[in-house]
Amino acid sequence: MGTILSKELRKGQLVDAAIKVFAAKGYRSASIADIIEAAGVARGTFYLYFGSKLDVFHAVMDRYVELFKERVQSELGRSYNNPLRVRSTMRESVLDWLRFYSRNKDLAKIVFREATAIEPDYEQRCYGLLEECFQHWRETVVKFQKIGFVRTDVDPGFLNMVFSGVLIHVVLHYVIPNPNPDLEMIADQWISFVESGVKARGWHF
Amino acid sequence: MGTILSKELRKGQLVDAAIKVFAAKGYRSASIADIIEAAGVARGTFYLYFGSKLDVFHAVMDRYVELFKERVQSELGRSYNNPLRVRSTMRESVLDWLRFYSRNKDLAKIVFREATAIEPDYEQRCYGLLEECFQHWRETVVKFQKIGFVRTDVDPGFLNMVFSGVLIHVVLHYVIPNPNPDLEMIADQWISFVESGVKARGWHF
Amino acid sequence: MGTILSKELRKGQLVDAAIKVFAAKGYRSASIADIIEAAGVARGTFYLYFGSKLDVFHAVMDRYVELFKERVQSELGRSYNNPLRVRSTMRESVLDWLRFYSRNKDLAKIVFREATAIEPDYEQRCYGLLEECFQHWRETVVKFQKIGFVRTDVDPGFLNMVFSGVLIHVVLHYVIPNPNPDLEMIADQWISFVESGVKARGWHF
Amino acid sequence: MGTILSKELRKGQLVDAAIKVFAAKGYRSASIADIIEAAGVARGTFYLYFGSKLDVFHAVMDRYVELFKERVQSELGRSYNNPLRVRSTMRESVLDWLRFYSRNKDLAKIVFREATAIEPDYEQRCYGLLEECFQHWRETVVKFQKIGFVRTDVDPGFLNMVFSGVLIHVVLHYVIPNPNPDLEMIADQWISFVESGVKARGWHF
DNA sequence: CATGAATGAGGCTTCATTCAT
DNA sequence: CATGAATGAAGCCTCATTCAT
Repeated sequence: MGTILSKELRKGQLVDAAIKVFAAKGYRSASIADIIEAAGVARGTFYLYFGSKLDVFHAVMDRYVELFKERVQSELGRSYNNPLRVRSTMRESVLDWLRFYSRNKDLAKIVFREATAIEPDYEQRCYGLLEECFQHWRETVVKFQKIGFVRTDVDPGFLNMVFSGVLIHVVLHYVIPNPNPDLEMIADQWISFVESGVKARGWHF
Repeated sequence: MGTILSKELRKGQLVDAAIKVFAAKGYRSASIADIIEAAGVARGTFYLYFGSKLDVFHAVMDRYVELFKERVQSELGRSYNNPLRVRSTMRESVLDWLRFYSRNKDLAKIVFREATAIEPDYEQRCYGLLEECFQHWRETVVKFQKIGFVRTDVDPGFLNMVFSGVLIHVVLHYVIPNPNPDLEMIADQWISFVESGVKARGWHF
Repeated sequence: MGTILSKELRKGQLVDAAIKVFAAKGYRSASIADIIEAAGVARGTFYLYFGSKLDVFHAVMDRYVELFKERVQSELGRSYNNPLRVRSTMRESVLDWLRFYSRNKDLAKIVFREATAIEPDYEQRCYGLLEECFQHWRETVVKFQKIGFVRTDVDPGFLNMVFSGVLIHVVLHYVIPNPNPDLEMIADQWISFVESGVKARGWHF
Repeated sequence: MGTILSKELRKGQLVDAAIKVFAAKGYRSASIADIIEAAGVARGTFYLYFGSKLDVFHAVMDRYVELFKERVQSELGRSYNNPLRVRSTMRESVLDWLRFYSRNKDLAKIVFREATAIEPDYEQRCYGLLEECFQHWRETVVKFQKIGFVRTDVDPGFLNMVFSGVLIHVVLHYVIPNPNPDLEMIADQWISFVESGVKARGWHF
């Protein structure tokens, strides 16, 4: 379109286009042609801002990592100190994660599907950030185990894996495909499941 | 090289090679050259058995679907009628799924990573099969809810999503990367988590 | 950057930059980006002074041709009339040519390496100028042949070719690469070689 | 076109085409499209035999180096032991060099114009070979200086430079452009020039 | 005058597919 | 049946040139 934009705006516009395209076709199948078409710029313009296809993927990941970092920071601000509010705090936490990926569906698709395969460093970067979260939760779990709130045979590492697995699956197979996913319902189900499992009170299998 | 094999054997040999290659490099990055090299076959030979690259991917998925069907069948044979054995039955079930993917790591990688992106129909096919399983479990859950074993506010659909999510995540991030994964430990953690959640007895959040 | 200069000065600055860049990388490998970077000028500014990349090359050649013309003029001023001074006159001539290219190494590199390939007219232009020189020398040679100074079987055309070939080769492979080439030594060797060849006095092969 | 050739034949055909194209347009200006058009093969075929444009240039240089090696070997076989035949031996030597480049005009063009700029190793390789020749000549010169055939103030290094310079210039500006160059004339002029310079007998400048 | 963002033709390279042997 | 040389569409990237500010 020939319009001249500020460097940052144009770059942002290209990253936006790349996110849409990568989410829709996957990194490998997406072509530079797709991205520039989505952005409405010429072929050469793309290379003013990114050195290569991989480079724009890095920029997409950077965008995600930035958002993710904020998400993690706000998560770390959550305190589980008041025993009376543990349930509602956890519920809010789950909801915030669901909302986060619901707001960024395309990024979620990219990240959960193929990010690790394309940018080897990415997982390290994310786990570096997530690890703070996991640590936060582990400490909470251990504290609760000491107080006697949480069973002592629960492995915090496994718990983290369960949390990640469910979050990713729910996002990929429920949140993303649905135009209006019922995140509160998911959060409620999830919290009561984590709290008590499925067994009815007074029984054991 | 140049050996003459029965049509089925040669085709199987090529599918084997394709599975290894797709798992290692991903569908798009894998080339026909990689596959024929892995199979020790000439370029033209490949096209005697498959019409295209996509065609061999279909064959790979067919291979998976076949194994998966067996797996589902054997799962359907499981009965949860005896209340005293519910726990151990569930444990066996979890273990069998873990063992299944542990035996077929390469297929698991392909299926969990990119199958849906490449073969849109595939998820339908798998869910078609899985749906029988899910139905089986849903019915069991409902039955248990009636008897009073299982909480009545548990949504069976969500439960299935949790089960799939955890299974996939554990397979991708623990079973596949580990040469000797401790499947029993996973099963134990998982069952007691499903049974009771994390809350210690006598408390509620 | 951004400085406003008189048209001629700015153009000269760009030609200077182009000479450096063409000498260092060759015409095809040199990019406009290289030239404007070397000149410290913006992209668009380049096209205020030159219509194209080829255009700036023409300007470079013009610069050379101008210097070359001066060189030829000063050469034509040389007189070989005094038989006693023929040797020293020739030595001065050789030295002046060597000094000329030693002062303009970058231009020499460009001209001797690829000028003819890029600007087909250039050789004509140069030979037009050089021809005057050659003519000058030829006449001198013929005169000397008549007087009996120079062998009558020497072909003046071949002589000119020898002179050019040695000059170019010496410039490219000795003068240009050396920071402090010993031009006098070259001139001495060259003159005594031209005078007497290699044969020792009193012998013939 | 579509014909299947033995690997060596096809490669040779492509090198032939590349030589023509590089000689006509220069390495930088030549495109793969030019080469495959000249060879009459498809784009992909080129990459069956060469990994890149540079790669085919290496192959061209290899072709030259091989021929050059033969040329040098046969030159080394020449003996200057018989003083009565020095002149005719030298004449044969010059003629053989001229014939060599006359037979391989395109290669000569490539080699003398841009080989060193493109393949940095190439000059080393050639000088490695040529050095044997130079050594051979130097020794001959020194021997002749001892016997008193050759002036003792002649610098053998300079002599080699003169020889190369004249050879290259004559090849580029006389042999290559002429359909029927008179090599014998060149050789005669050259030998008598080397022998005695231009000065008539009995005089000195 | 000067700037530098935008352009797109053109070059290099890959690889799924065909087909003569 | 098996082979592997040949094909060419399609992708990535560069860079000379234009033009709105």
